[in-house]
Amino acid sequence: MNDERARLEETRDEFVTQWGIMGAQWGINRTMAQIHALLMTAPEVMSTDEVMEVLQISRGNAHTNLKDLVGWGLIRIVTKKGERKEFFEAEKDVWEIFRRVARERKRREIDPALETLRNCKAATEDMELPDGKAFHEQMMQLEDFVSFASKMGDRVATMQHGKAIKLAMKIFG
Amino acid sequence: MNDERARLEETRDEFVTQWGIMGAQWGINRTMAQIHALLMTAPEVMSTDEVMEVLQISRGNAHTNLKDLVGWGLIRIVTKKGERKEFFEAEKDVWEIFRRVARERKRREIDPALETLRNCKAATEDMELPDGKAFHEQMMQLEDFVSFASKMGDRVATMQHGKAIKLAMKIFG
DNA sequence: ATCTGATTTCAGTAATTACTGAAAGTTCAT
DNA sequence: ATGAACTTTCAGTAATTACTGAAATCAGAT
Repeated sequence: MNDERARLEETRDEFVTQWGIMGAQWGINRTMAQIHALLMTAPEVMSTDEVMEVLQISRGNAHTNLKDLVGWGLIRIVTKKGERKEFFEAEKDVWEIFRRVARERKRREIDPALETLRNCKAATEDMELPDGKAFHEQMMQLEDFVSFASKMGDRVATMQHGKAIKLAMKIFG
Repeated sequence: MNDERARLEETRDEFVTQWGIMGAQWGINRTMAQIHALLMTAPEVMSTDEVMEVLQISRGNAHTNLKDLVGWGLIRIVTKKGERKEFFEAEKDVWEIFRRVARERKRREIDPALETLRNCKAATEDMELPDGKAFHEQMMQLEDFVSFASKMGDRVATMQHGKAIKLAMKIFG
């Protein structure tokens, strides 16, 4: 019985570690991903001190990454009545997590990229040189694709869990 | 006219720089992304030396990143008859680029993550503690979602350009 | 077998990114 | 206004990741 508790903590550790590795590969700070994993599998809300304790990290590090996660909309601040401390709670619904990551990546990464592609396209609009024409054509294709991806992102971000799954099933099932 | 050439090179530089920044945000080495951008917009195949020259990087760096790009299937080696040197050429079709990135990321990142999720799920299969049950449930949901994403990746990777666009239009149009 | 023009490797170094811990700032009760 | 409990910032440092350049290796021509 106490053995089960130990086994659970071990498994949870494995999950936290792997989620951290995965995050790092996707350009997300390892610690941030670990905290996320920890909170996603936390039976209760956690305080900054608890996170520090479990992951063995400094206050500054814990603080920064917790606030970044709040910025991504992946965790939220919870206050307990009578307590002054902040506690944190993760969004656990997988579809909701996906939506929020999609929305933020679009905002932070896709939209700026689109901006550049549009500039590059515009700057070569009128060119006569074959190389200029080819470049312009390439920018156009990239822009079309990225803006399509961006629109899909918007669409997904406003879709409800059930609908999205059913729709996807219909297409890919 | 020569002014146009200069303007083109300037614009191309902007594109290379921005593609590098974007790559870095997605967890891809900046130089690798820059080389990719350079080759995507190259009117002719390029040699290692040309890449070194344009981006002002060392031979080792150019070599490593060119080979990595070959590994991702984003560029290919071309040999000119009579020449001993290797030249490189990028895949320019945007849908094809997307497919290859999707395929590689799935292989390198999604599949290993799935593996972990399955382990964690299995390790908590039989637990009686409420916390253990909750953890198991969370792993299940994650696994369902990630494996669904993985299947979609497969599906997309084998789809032809035209079909994919039409399908997507039907859904999101 | 040797030479030449190329590719590949890798030890050392540079640049970037992440983390620590202590100090400063905030908030709220008294 | 003071102080206790907590949050935020940030200069300094550690860890990680990327890059250089020279030496080793390879492949074809003679």
